[in-house]
Amino acid sequence: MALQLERATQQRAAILAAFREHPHPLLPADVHALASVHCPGLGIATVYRTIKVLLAEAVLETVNLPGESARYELKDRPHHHHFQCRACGRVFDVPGCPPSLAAYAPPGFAVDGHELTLYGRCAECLRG
Amino acid sequence: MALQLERATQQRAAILAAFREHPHPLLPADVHALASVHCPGLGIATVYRTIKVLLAEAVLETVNLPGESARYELKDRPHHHHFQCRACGRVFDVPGCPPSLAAYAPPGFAVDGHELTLYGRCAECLRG
DNA sequence: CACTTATTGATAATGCGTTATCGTTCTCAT
DNA sequence: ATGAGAACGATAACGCATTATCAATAAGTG
Repeated sequence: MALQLERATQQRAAILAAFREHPHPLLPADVHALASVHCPGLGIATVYRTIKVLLAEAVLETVNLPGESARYELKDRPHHHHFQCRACGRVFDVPGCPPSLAAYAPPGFAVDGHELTLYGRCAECLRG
Repeated sequence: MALQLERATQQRAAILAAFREHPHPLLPADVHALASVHCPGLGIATVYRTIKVLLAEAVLETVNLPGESARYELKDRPHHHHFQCRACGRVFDVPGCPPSLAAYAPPGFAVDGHELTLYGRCAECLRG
């Protein structure tokens, strides 16, 4: 037998810790930087490999924002949307969801999902 | 003197005609295919070059959808959002905009813009 | 019409995110 | 403790969208 990631490695633990400690959508490069603190020498290839497996296991989900490469976050939170700071580029989760979004589609179209991204300045960048 | 695109070429006319005849966000490859009908032999490099100039002239605007490369459309329509068909991949404009979107941001955050994308099946794909 | 040069088309080159390769290391069952 | 092979790190390779290069073409002027 032996599928993938059966073994509990330090790398996998560090990558999962990064997602748990930072409940924001993370770029693979973010994950690499954050997990490297717990696991020095971590390779970027391992980050990509592990993300792929965690997606297959439905532990992570992909967050695609307009004009950005894919981010990932833990798939343990209810439906929500995202806010991207124009200053620091970081992405934050925002709870809730506007009602009746499907009503905006043209007649005869079937809506089965949506993505909403808010833009502006995060509290930290407004202060600084 | 002589800036750029001072000359009225057939290529530029065909590219603008493609946008006027297809009021949807178009990929550079879409523009190339559509404009080639009016202008056989049109090169993809010319499409990219012309799009860049039309963006600088504020004739076109960029439409970034999650997980997709940039599309472009004429900058002559009021604020609106987009619908992408999961079957054919085409993108349609949808008029209107949900109210009070900024209220969803975390306290202390300043919202100055947003992007909304609806997903589903377009009328044509539902029929076929 | 002739000339100047902006513009073009073909294609090589680039940038960047992601994946494949491969020899080495580490996990875990025995 | 030992052996099999899963997982790793470094890096080459890849895919794709976009841009640069350059000789040839064509728009606009005199």
